[in-house]
Amino acid sequence: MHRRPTAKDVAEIAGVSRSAVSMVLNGRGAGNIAADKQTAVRAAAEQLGYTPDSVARSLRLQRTRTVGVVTDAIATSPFGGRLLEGAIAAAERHGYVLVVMDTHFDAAREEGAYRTLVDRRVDALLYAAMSYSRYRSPEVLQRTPSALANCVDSAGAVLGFVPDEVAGASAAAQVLVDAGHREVVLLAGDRQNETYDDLLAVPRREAGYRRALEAAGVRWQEPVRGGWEVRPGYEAALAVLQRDDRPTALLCGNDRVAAGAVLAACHLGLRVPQDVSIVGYDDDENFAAPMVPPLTTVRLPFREMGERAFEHVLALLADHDAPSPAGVGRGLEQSEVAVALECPLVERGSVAPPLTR
Amino acid sequence: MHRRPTAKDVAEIAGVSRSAVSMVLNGRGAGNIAADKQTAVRAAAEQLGYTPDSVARSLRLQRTRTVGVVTDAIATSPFGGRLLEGAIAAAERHGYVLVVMDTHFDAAREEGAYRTLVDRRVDALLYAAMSYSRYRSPEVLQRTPSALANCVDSAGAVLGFVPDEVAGASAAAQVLVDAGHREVVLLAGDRQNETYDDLLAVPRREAGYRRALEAAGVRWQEPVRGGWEVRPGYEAALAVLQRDDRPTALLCGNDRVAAGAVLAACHLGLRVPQDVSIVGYDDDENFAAPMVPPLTTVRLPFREMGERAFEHVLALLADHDAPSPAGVGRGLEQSEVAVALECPLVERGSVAPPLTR
DNA sequence: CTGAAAGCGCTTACAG
DNA sequence: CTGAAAGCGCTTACAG
Repeated sequence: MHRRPTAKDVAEIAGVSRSAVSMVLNGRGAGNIAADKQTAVRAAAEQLGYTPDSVARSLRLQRTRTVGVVTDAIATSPFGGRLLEGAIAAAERHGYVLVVMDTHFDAAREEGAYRTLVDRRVDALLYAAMSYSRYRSPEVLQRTPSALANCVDSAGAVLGFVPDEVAGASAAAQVLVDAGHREVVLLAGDRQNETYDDLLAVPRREAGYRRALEAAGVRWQEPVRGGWEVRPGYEAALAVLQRDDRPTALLCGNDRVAAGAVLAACHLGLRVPQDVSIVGYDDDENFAAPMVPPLTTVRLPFREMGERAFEHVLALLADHDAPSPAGVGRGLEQSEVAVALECPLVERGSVAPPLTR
Repeated sequence: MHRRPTAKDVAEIAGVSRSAVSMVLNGRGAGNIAADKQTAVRAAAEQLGYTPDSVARSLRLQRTRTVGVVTDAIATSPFGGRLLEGAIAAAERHGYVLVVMDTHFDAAREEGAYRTLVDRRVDALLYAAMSYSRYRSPEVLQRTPSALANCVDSAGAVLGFVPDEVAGASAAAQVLVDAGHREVVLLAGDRQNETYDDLLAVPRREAGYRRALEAAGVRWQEPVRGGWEVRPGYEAALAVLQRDDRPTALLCGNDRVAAGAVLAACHLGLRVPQDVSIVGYDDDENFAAPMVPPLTTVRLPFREMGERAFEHVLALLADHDAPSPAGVGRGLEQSEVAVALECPLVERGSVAPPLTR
C-alpha cells in the first residue's frame, strides 16, 4: 500500500505548479491556465488516479461537506432506515456525506454526539426522531445550520419536517365514509409510551379522523384505547367486535393495531373486509402490504422527511455563504417552525362497503 | 457566531507556546511541562471551551478516526438499524465516528461510495448486507483495514461476521423435539429472492433443522416452499394444515412466515399452540414478541455483527500501527474467513406438546 | 498566463 | 523543561 498521489506528484508529471493543478481540477482553469497545460494536468491526474485529499481541503476551505445526524434510536422502528436513506441519497446528490450517531434517548450521549460532531467541523446538523414528537432544540442546533426530521422544535428555533397527520387521517376516514360506513370506531393507544411523553401523531390523527367523519355526518364515537402494538390492537378489537352495536369498520391508530384487529376478527369468525372493514396507518412495510388481506392505510413520508431536512440545511448553508442582498432570503418566518409533508393514502384490500343488515 | 478558539488562543492565555498546549492536552505533559504550566493550560482551555480541531488533527496525524460503512439497503429490513446501532455504539466507545452510505444494490453507487470514502480518508471500511449472503469484496476492501457484516467474502480476503445459522436452526428444531413432536414440517422460501441470488441462511437453517430432527429420530419431511413473507407463509400453512397427515408442528423459515402460519391456523379454527406448535426465526421485533401468541423463535445477532465487525477493523488498525514482532499477529488464517455468532433461542408461547390423538 | 508564498490548525521532532 | 520550525495536503490571493 504505497503513498497516495498528491497534487505535487501531478504537478511534476504535468510540468506545472501545484497551484495550476488545483485550478484546473477545480474548474477554474479556463482563462487562467493555457489549454495545453490543462490537458497535461488532467492526463497526469488520470494516470496517477489522483483525487484531492478531502481532509486537507476541509482544513483549507473551512468546510467539510459533512453533515452530522443525530437520532434518538435508529432501530426502534422499521422507519428509521427510510429516513436515513432519504437523507443519505440527498447528501450523495450534493457531494455531502453523513456521519450518523444514535443516542438511545440518553441525554449524556446526545450531548456527547453534538460535541464530537462540532469538533469534527460538520457543516450542518440534523436531528431525527423515530416518533413524531416535540424536541427541545439544544443551543448548538440554533447556532449551526440545522433542521429536524419527524419532530417540531418546542423552542421554535429550528425548522422541522413532519408528516401532515391530520390530512392523512382525514383521508383514511374518508375512505370508510365513501364506502358507506356509518358505524366506525377508532382503536388507538395513548399519547405517551415508554420513550415519548408527547406523541404528536395521536391528537392530530384523531382530529383528522374526526373531521372527516363529522363532515360526513357520521357519529363520532369515543376511541377505544389499548396501545400501539399488535396485541393491544387484538384485545381492543376483540372487545369492540363483540359489542351489540358492533361497528362496521375499524379505524386503527397504526398498522400494528390493525394487524391485531385482523387477527381478532379472524378469531371471531368475521371476514375482513366483508364483515368488518379495517384501515391502518403508517404503511408499515411489515404489516400493511403483507397482511392478509393487505391493509388500506396511509403512508408516512419518512424518506421525504430525511430528504427535505437535508435539503433545508443545504439551503441554509448556501445563504450562509452568499447572504442575499437585503439580508433577507430563505430565512425562517417566525411562524414557520415546521413543514407538514403529505401522507398519501394507499388503498389495498381491507375496506369494503358494509353489509346491509 | 464568533471564531472557534484555537490552540494559539489557549497558549496566549496560559502564557505558553502552542506546542505546550498540545502536549498537555494530549496527556504528554508529565515530565515535559512544568506542573504549574500544565494547570494554566488546562484552565485556559476550560475557560475558552477549547477542543482541538479534528480535521486539522486528521491532516497532521494522517488518520481520521472515521470508518466508512457501506450497506446494500439500510431500510429493507427492520434489522439494518440494529446492525448500525451496534457499530455506532462500538465506534463511540473508541472515539470513532461512522459515515454511512447506502447503495441500494446499485453497483455504480457502491463504487462511488467507496471512492468518496477513500477520498475522505476513512481509516477503515465496513460492508454490511441486509440478508446473509455472499459478497465479492472489491479490491479497495482488500487493501484497507475492513470487515464484512452479515455476509461472507467470496474472494476469501475479508473477514465476515455472520450468524451461526445451523446452530440456531438446530436449537429451534430441538425445542419441538423436546416438546414431543414427531410430525414436523418446514415452511420456507427459496434460496433466491428479488435482491439476493444466494441467500446463505436457507441451506444452513435447513441443515440445522434436519440435523436436530434426525438426531432425535424424527422423520425429515420435504420442506414446503412458498416465500419469505406473511402471505406465502399463510398459504403454505393453509395447505399443510389441511393434509390428512397434518403435522403437529411447523418450523417456519422466518417470523413473517410464522405470522402467516398463525393466521392460517386461525382461519382453520386451529389453536396455537394447543393444536399446532409454531416456531419462527429471526426474532423480528415486528412479528415475534408482538404476535398472538408470542412466537418462540431464534434471535439473529445483528447488533453483535455490527459491533464485532467494528471491533475487528479496530484490531486491524492497531496491528497496522504497531505490527507484532514476527510479522504475525491477529492476521487472518487462510481458513478463517468468517466468524459465526450465536443465534440464541428465545422461547415464548407458540410451542406446546402435541395433542395425543 | 504562471509560480512562490501564505495559511487552514494541529503535532512532533529538534534545538536550545 | 520549553519554544521555534517544519510539515500534513490543499487553495487562494498576490507578484511577476
